[in-house]
Amino acid sequence: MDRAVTISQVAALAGVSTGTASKALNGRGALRPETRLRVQQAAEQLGFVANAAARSLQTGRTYTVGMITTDSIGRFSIPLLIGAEDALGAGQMSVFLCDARDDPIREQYYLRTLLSRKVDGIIVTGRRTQARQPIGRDLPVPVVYAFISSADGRDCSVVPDEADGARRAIGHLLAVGRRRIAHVTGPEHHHSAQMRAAGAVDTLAAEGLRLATPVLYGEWSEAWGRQAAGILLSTGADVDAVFCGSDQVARGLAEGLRDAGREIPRDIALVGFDNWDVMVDGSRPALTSVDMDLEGIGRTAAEMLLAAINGEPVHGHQARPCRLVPRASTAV
Amino acid sequence: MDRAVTISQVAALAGVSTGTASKALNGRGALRPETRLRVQQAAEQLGFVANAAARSLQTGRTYTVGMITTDSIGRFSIPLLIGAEDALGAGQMSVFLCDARDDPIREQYYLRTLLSRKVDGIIVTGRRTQARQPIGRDLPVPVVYAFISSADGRDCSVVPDEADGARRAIGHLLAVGRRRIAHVTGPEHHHSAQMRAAGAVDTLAAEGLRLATPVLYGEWSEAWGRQAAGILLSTGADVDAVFCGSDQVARGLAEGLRDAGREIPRDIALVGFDNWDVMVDGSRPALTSVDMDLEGIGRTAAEMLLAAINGEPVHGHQARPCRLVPRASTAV
DNA sequence: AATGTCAAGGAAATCGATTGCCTAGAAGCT
DNA sequence: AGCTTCTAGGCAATCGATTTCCTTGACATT
Repeated sequence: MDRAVTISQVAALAGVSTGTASKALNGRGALRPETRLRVQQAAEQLGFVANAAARSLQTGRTYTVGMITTDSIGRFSIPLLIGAEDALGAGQMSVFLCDARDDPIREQYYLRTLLSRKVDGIIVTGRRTQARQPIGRDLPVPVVYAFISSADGRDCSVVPDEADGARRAIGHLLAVGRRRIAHVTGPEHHHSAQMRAAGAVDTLAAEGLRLATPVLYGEWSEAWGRQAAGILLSTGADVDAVFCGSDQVARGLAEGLRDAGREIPRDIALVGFDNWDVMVDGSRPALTSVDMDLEGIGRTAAEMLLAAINGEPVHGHQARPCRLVPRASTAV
Repeated sequence: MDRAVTISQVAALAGVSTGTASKALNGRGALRPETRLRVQQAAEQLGFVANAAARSLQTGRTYTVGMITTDSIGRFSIPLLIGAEDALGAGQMSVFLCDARDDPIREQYYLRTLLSRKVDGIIVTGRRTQARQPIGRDLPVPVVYAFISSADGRDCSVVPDEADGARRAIGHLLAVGRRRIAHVTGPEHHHSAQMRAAGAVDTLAAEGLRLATPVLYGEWSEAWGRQAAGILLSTGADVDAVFCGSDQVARGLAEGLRDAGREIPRDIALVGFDNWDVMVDGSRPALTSVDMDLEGIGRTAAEMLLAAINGEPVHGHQARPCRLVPRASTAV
């Protein structure tokens, strides 16, 4: 463990004052090029890295943003985080990840921690897209909600347009010639299930069509998908495609249909939602799915946060389009 | 956006000097109880939160550790992170998560960032258990490797004992009466595949047994599992159980065997590895699997890091036992 | 030669909290 | 009364980098 190198050591080696060294390294002030170079070489030679605490104490900026995931870190938070890191990394900013585990106490605790660390901004995210109570009032730093949205319309939220995703799914099924479409999804009270179902119904209505059966609500699991296959077939409804509310449901449904002797996509075409790699690739056949572009949402949220940090006011709800990824389960 | 409250405002409100206020809030120095209380109430009233930068500049401690995942954040890093957060959160420390995405440049960049932020310590982790080159030499802060290990034996590493996991898997299969056991796993050059295969072979040898077929190496995918089912059956080998190197392989294998008319576990019992919820629950029947206790590894790594931060020397390779989680795929 | 201009770099204040040292006053002792 | 001892709390240095003035000297201008 060496002692950390400070700027005064660099300055001493270069034969200048600390102030001059600081200017040389930060490209400020009026210095002769050779002086600047001498300082830079000295810094290089000593392996100097500026003490972030000292810098932020002086400048008031920490080049750090906090990310609070209200639900446990997982499948949704990770792409959001990666997207945010992409956007922030370009600006040399780092991300503090805090997992509140769905516990309001932990959430407030982390909020205090982030404020004490004087982060430049905060991104709030979670597992559900449903609107949530704002994390705090009159915070001293800008806040952006990603994936979830804030119930306060003045807050800035970036969310996926789930109805748009449903529209693309149905549009795709119509485009490959299916007309008798069913919809199997998660719990009826779940915001995402509602949005996706509504999007599907509306899209069909615009074509003068309707779902082949009432929406089948259940849970977000493969087991429910398998069970739904049985229900669907037992109704005797003449279905030639199913739009599923999640990839897990779709995968379960695919297995259920196979077990019952139906062939996908010949007899029934299938579209999932989430474009979750292990599900879409593991399914047989590979699953067409709707991608919410979580990385893009994370990136956009981070960009808006950066704008807010730089004083450009941002607010309002922004819904981003989805993308359909066609695979074998809807091949013509 | 309020202006941040400083300790001098608290001191002024309480009618004491800043030094006294600091002592009051940190429980140091000799103060009258009523003075202490007066300061605490003033801090409370103003919503004072100490500026972490100023504090760490003075004390040299940041109460922050960095976590560098060499591979992309994912299924393995998350439980490790959660475990580490558990252990560190108790000490009021936060975690900086850095995703180096398997890129040495990014890794060194993040290392510099963490050092500039004067983190108290660093946890290095990744997707593979194989030993890796140390992340740096003579770093000014302690480093602990979690899940992966450092090639330098003097470094501190906490890893799963994968051979132990294999031993438990085979032991379990033997306990439920299976004797003709095959092993299907990932790429032969993959460290985990080697450790697990060796563990399986050794455990059988200790009982005077051997694998029913040579180890089937492939890749870590469901597709390979399905393919392996065909290979296994076509050899005509009389197999009554398969230990798989991962849950994905096991799930694929289960499907392949089902398709070929074999019943699990009656005809062939199945054990996976990783205990990955979506795989073990999605399989039919639910999959018995080996759990590496990643959270425990993260927690242990964090505890060792804390010890190192507090000056207690820690080093050496620590292998932690696995746990077998029995499910329907090996039910008697 | 006297004055003005400008480039280059130094000196010192500053950010906010901590902490070692010091002092004023109270209490105890002879 | 005079001395010591202790307690409570203030003062000021400190951490490391940034930044705002200043100063110095070189050069140009008249």
